[in-house]
Amino acid sequence: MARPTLLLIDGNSLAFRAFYAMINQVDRFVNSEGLHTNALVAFNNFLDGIVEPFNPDSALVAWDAGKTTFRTGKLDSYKGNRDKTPTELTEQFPYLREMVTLHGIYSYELPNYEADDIIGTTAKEGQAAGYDVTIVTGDRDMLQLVDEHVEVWITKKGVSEVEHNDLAMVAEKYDGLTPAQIVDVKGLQGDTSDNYPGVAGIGPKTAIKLIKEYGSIQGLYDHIDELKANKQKEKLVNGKEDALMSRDLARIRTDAPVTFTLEDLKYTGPDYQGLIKFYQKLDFRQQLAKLANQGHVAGQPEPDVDGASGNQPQANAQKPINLKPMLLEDVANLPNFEDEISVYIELDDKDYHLGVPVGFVLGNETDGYVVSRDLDLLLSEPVKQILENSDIAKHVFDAKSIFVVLERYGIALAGVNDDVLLMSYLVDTNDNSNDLGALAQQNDYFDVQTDESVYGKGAKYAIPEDDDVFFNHLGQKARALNMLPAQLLSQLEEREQTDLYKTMELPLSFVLADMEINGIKVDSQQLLAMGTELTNCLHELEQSIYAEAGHEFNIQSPKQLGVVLFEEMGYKPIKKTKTGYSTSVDVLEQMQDVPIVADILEYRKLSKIKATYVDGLLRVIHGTDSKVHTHYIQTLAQTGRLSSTDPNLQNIPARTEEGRSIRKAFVPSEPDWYIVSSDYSQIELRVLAHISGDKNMQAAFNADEDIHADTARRIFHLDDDAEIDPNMRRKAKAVNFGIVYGISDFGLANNIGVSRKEAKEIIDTYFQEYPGIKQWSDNIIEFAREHGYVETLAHRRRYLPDIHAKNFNVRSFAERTAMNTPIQGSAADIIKIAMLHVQQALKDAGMQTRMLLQVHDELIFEVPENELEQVHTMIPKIMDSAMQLDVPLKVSTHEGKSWYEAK
DNA sequence: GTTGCGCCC
DNA sequence: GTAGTGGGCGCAACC
Repeated sequence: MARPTLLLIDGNSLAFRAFYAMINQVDRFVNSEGLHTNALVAFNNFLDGIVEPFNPDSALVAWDAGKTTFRTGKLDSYKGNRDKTPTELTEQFPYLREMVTLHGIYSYELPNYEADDIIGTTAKEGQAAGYDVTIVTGDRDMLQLVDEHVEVWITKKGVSEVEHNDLAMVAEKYDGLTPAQIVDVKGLQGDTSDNYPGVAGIGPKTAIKLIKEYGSIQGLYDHIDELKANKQKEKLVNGKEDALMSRDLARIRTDAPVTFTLEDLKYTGPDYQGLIKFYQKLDFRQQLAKLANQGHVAGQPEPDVDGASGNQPQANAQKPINLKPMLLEDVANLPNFEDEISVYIELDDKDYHLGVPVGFVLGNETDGYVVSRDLDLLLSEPVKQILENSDIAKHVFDAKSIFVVLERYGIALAGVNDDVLLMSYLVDTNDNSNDLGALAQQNDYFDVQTDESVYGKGAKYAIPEDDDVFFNHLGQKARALNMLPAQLLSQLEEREQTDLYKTMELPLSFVLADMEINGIKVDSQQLLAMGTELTNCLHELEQSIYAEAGHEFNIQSPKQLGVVLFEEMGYKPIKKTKTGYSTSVDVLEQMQDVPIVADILEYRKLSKIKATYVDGLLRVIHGTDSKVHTHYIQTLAQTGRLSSTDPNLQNIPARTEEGRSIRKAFVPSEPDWYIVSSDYSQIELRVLAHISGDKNMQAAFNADEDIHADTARRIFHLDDDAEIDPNMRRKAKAVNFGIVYGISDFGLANNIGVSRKEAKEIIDTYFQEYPGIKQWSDNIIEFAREHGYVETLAHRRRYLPDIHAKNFNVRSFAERTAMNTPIQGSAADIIKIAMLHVQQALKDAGMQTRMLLQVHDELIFEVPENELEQVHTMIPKIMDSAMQLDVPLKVSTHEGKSWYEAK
């Protein structure tokens, strides 16, 4: 019969390992009350990843009881050279003990003894009682306890892996010695970390050799006279007392007066309810999510005794969901929803412009939740009336996607009160998961699982055939949509973001929906013609590159190109990446005199245009209307900007003529209409002039001066009316951009090709000339340090935990972000407000003009000829008055028969 | 899935 | 002294 198992864990050793394994992260793991949790996280991973799978019959975690033990009584300096344990770790010890107990493991400490001795004693006792004993520690000295039924596991890589040591392993490591002889080796060798001396001048090699020869320290000194008279003998004779004392200190006790019995150590496994509360206290969201996905759910929460509000876990009453599976024929039995409902629609494609509903849920706690796979039910007149009834408040996740889907079926979603995705993003821009389950978990609601855990991912992704599984998941989503808004709304209120949400972001989502639905027409014939031309050019370039290289290779492979240039052709590598030679533009541009390089640069440029813009765009043109329908992501960019995907219409080439030609393919969708673009001039610098309050920069904008020329005059000390040569203006422009991004002398030097010293002087002069900007940038960084976040003009908030990072780079990055985010984010606020006003004005004026695209500081429209004049006056007026700043906003418009011409 | 590169504002 | 301007998306190659 198999022997029962006993697991003995060295708590202190593992806690130290856990702490130092994640020392870089120490400031990233702090709970809402300021408690550091890095060691707790790593220790918990150890308990989950190693202890739980091991599933011992009995288990114990032993702790050191305090600083003084019987060993310090024998040697004052024992462990005396250790640095004081950081407070970031000591504060975690009480929680470590609690965590161990919650995992169902006996936790024990004994005054005057170290954890080692508790373990040594228990190991001996357990072995005698017939257990297979396993000891886990980071301390190699414990190897002395290895025996026939005792293994010692030493932690590796922090505490995430262990190395198993049995008798054979010890024999291998100690050249055939037994575990019991390790203390004799340590006695001779000493230990610097525990600070006991051993014999001066004897290291591990000699120690092992001597013990192997004489069996023990005692044996060695019994035969000391037989040793050759030399330095070594002298050392040994002089060090005898130290050797015996050190041996005594190294010896782990097996007779500590422990007060438990083996019976007490029965391993009971985790107390999940207790752990949930514990994890909530520690803000262990991942652990909570994991428990939720394993089916462990939170019980009733404790009364809110400390009065803290806002971020408390939800009361996830686990009463069963009142699910009402329905088909079209049951439509007469629809509940009579009166005030508010959750709506969620599952699609068969992540592209909501094409996806078809494969399931949906609507309902509330009172009337129950209607769930169905029946598209005809979703489109039926009674359901349509509910969805279009603006008096029935809807709670949704990603209003824009639902609006777009329903619009395709002729249903105009109305009454959307709350979009949980938007709310969560505004509260914390990091909580922007495009999965409701994940997002709910980020907001401390754990009853709804992620789509990935229910549907699978990649090739295995599938909507469950089992109605119970699928409908229950939908029901949980709908319930989460009912539960989450109250909490999120109060958090928005706390952050003064209610306006931002209700009057900007939520209405904007429907404007964006209109823009996406409209789409923009792309002339595929034009693209195909360009494609053919590009293919020919690329083929020619290819041939000449092969000729110069002497053979064919993949020019698009940075790896192969690196070999050709820097090995075969023998040019000097200028820069390296972590995987090899860098072949980026700035490297190649420094090699202009090499004939092959010009061709390679040209090849790169053209193949980028062909692959990304010609072929890429052709792939996403809808066959039904010859248009592309982008997806604006409203909840991704950390600054509040939009992003655009499938296709990305915010990075269509503009800089080079060849690239810009792509814009010729973007045309109006109606005959005789025009494309009009309308863009803000210097919006970010104007925002900077406003929020910094710098009088000089404000004066330049108020006088409608060329800001880069003004800056050039200032930083190069020129007269007010001096001619500005283009090179000076270029440098000044680079400085202005650099300031917006939080530049350094190094970065600027690189950018404008001056020495670092000159760059530093330029920056110093800049700050002297625009003192308000210097003042503001210092202030905003200070604000971020004090509050942990920065804000835009519209109270959009970005948290910057890294502002306190110990690592210089990480912290510097956060400081630049602290400067850039209010600037970039406020510019985003402004154009969003403008878009709302524009859409409203077009509607109020009964115009046909349609807003199609937003590219951060510009809006693109398609306009019938008879509205052109009106558009050119109306749009700039709306845009430049979107927000009242201390400097004017400037907007210019352009028209043409394509996006290319509208410049 | 990650890396290198390159496109946009 | 550190590294060395912010925010995005997508392609091809490579692992």
